[in-house]
Amino acid sequence: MNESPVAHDHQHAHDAESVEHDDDVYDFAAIQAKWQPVWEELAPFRTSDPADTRPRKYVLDMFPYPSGDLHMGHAEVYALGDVLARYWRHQGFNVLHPIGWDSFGLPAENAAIKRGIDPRGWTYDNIAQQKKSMKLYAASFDWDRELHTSDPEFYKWNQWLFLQMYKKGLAYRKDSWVNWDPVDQTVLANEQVLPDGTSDRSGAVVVKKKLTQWYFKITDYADRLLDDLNQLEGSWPAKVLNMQRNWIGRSIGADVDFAIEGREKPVSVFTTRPDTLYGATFMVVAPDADLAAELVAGSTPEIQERFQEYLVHVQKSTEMERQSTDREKTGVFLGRYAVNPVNGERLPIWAADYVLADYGHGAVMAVPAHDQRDLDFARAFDLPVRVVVDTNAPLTGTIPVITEGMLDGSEEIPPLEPLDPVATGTALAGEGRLINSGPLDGLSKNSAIKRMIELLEANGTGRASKNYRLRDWLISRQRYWGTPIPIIHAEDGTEVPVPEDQLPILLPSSEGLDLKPKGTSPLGGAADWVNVPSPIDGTPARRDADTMDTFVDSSWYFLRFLNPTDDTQAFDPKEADKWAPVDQYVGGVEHAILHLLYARFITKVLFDLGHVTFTEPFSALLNQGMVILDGAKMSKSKGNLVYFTEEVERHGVDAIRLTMAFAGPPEDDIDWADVSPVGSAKFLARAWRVARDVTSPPEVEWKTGDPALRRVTHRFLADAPSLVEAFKFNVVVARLMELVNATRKVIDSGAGAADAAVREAAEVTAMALNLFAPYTAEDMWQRLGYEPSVALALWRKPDQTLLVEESVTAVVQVDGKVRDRLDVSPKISAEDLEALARESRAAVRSIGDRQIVNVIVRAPRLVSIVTRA
RNA sequence: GCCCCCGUAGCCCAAUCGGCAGAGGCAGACGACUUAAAAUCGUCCAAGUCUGGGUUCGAAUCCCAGCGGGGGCACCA
Repeated sequence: MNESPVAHDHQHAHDAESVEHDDDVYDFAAIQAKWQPVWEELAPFRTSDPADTRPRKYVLDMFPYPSGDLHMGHAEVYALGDVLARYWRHQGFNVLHPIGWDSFGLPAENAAIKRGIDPRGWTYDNIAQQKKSMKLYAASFDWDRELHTSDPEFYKWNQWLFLQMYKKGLAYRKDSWVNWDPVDQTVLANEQVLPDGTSDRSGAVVVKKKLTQWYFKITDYADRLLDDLNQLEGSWPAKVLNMQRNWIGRSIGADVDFAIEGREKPVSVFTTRPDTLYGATFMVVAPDADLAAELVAGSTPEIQERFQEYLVHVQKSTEMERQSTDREKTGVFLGRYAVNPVNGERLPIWAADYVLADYGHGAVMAVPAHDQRDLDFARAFDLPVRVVVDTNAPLTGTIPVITEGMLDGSEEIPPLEPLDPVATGTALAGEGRLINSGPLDGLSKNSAIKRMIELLEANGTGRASKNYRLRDWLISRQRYWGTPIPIIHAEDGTEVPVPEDQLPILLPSSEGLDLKPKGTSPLGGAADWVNVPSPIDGTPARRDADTMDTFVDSSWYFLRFLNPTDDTQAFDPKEADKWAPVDQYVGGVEHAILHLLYARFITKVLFDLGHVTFTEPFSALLNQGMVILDGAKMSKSKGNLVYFTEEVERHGVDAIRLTMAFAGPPEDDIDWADVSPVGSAKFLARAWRVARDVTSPPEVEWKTGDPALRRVTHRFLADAPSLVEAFKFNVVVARLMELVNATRKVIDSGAGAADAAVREAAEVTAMALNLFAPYTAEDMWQRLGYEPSVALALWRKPDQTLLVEESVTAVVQVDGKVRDRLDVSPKISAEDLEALARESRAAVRSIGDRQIVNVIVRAPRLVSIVTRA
């Protein structure tokens, strides 16, 4: 990065100052060095005093993963989270604002493998570095509650949580096709596979592999996870609610049972369009589903061979290829037939990879006339297509618009769309009226869906049903640096949960273990650790060698902050009643689905188990955008990284924090090329000089001060709280700049530095600046004659009499155009204002000889006169 | 393909309920201070709100269509 001229100059000023010890010059480095130890001693952000009677607020910033030193993303989240934590303290709340380390996970293990070191050492070294940076950055954390998810004191309770879920059937093992990362040699959750089919960690193309893995049954909670989003409306960003809704992806429809010739049990399929059942012309099953293998086994050897070839072909194709939308349809006929329950028709059964094994029942009824995918398949294999919904039929009684030209024959009446999907290649997916459908004929799509479900239910061949895009949460990881799963496998294959009094199961030392990815967990190589007697009968048994996804840690860590050292329980329900749920959560939008969905799920599980009394973990959410550079995401490979340490050294902590707050709405990305830490530093110096210049004593009567400046100060006091609560931090900063400018003006060219209003303004500036620039604010506070800490000062009440403006400008509009401006009393009546406006010479002139037909008066701001010629 | 968000000075961004388009900053120009420069202080500067319709006394704001940008989901039946 280029050396900025101002930073250079500042360096200059700093050098000069260190020689002359000139404390009349703003020097961020000196101020930081001065206050950090004072705060360390004072610990103003402790929350553990049981006698504290202030109302409580829980403000939580997403905890960092210690992969190195802090980066610019951290600088943003902890700056913005701290604005809110500090704000609520000024409002008289006892604010719980804890911090910890999300310290289990793959990067530590990969770094350890690369360098031949211990993941534990690497992790805790990084934590030490981040902690040092975090303390310099002056986020107002209660350090007494610091936690590390990689400490046994923490992960013991992951194991406890797992056991509670296991008991309830919410943790289970199944053999299934999973996402496999061939580089990291581990399975991944669906949520960790990027839209392009690559791993969000290694970037490798994810492949499918059939493995027995542990799952959390999040799908049992799909409805609640979806429906409870309504409660969060207005408190969470609409974008995140929308993303979670898309991710859960509820589809409403019906299960339909099809008898299979030569098979005892029928096969169920899920459909959102049971109304089109009369249009079903074939059935398709997923080639990798057990059902396909079973059906083809009853077929001819020739068909079996073709199917095997196809299956191999399908499994070779990568996730990325499979997901490309405009692929040619492929498939094989299985030589078997299903029977349509409504009309007894024989439907040939095909296997094709456009049907997914793990959605619905892994089989679909194909209605090519009304489903694009089925139509593409039918056209590729020349299968029959039957139209059962007339999408040209008028539904609402409205008829097509006929223009005059059509009536006199000079224009042609547009013909109706032909109902021929085979010819057009486009399925008729829209609204319409049912045809060729026996008892459904004439019904609209929606009525037909209802009617068909009733018919199926009456016949016992189907029922209303729902399906979700969401899959169960795969939590097993074949890696070392994570929470061991508290299950022991007996020789006969039974799963034995580890008794709770034997927790925690400590992670063995990595010494002597081969951490290199090899497809099975490195823990399997720790013979002493893995081989244990069965807790039931003492026979030889083996520990489960997999570790848990680290998203398990972060799904409940907000509760552990309530009593992080308690070794008798995961969290104290009494403390949870006091503090939880989190009142304000702050973090990056990249966690909109993963972490936030998991935490919501686990909270509901804990509620059902009776451990908490709430069902949503985070009452309000602020999702800040990313810090980018020149329009692009920062990354090592692109070489466009901005380094936290460099920026802080160059501009100072306060300038960086202020820049984050001032850049724009917090949800927007901050392009570091568009913002000016130099400008922020200039403003801070300017604010600081105001405090330096104040000459009146603290006892001075504010009332005696310059009324114009006092009005600016009190307007700020009145407006800033709602702005902060609406997350409009950039506007608050702008308003502070305005206040400082107004104060400077009074000092230099008005009443002067001794004016009481100058002191009042300076004190308010110091207090409000504490939200964004705590070092500068504290130094100003001291210069103004107060003891630390300004962070504990209460927000002053605005003087209502100063908020009333002496006069306002009323606008006079004539036919929508502004014609005059009048200075009027803010209390002027509508009648008086209208009279003034009618007398306005400019208004009279522009009305001319036209007639006034209407006058709208919005006292005291506006009069709108409407005329007619 | 489905869903969501956003287009305001050269740039980043403001504009409670539909009521004077501008709060703040960056960049730029000029001036004061200085032997000079930096810092500092001051003054100035620009858009009529992406385009086209509509509703309204009045639209950046609401509605419709389009253009441009961004995001989520996606062979999910």
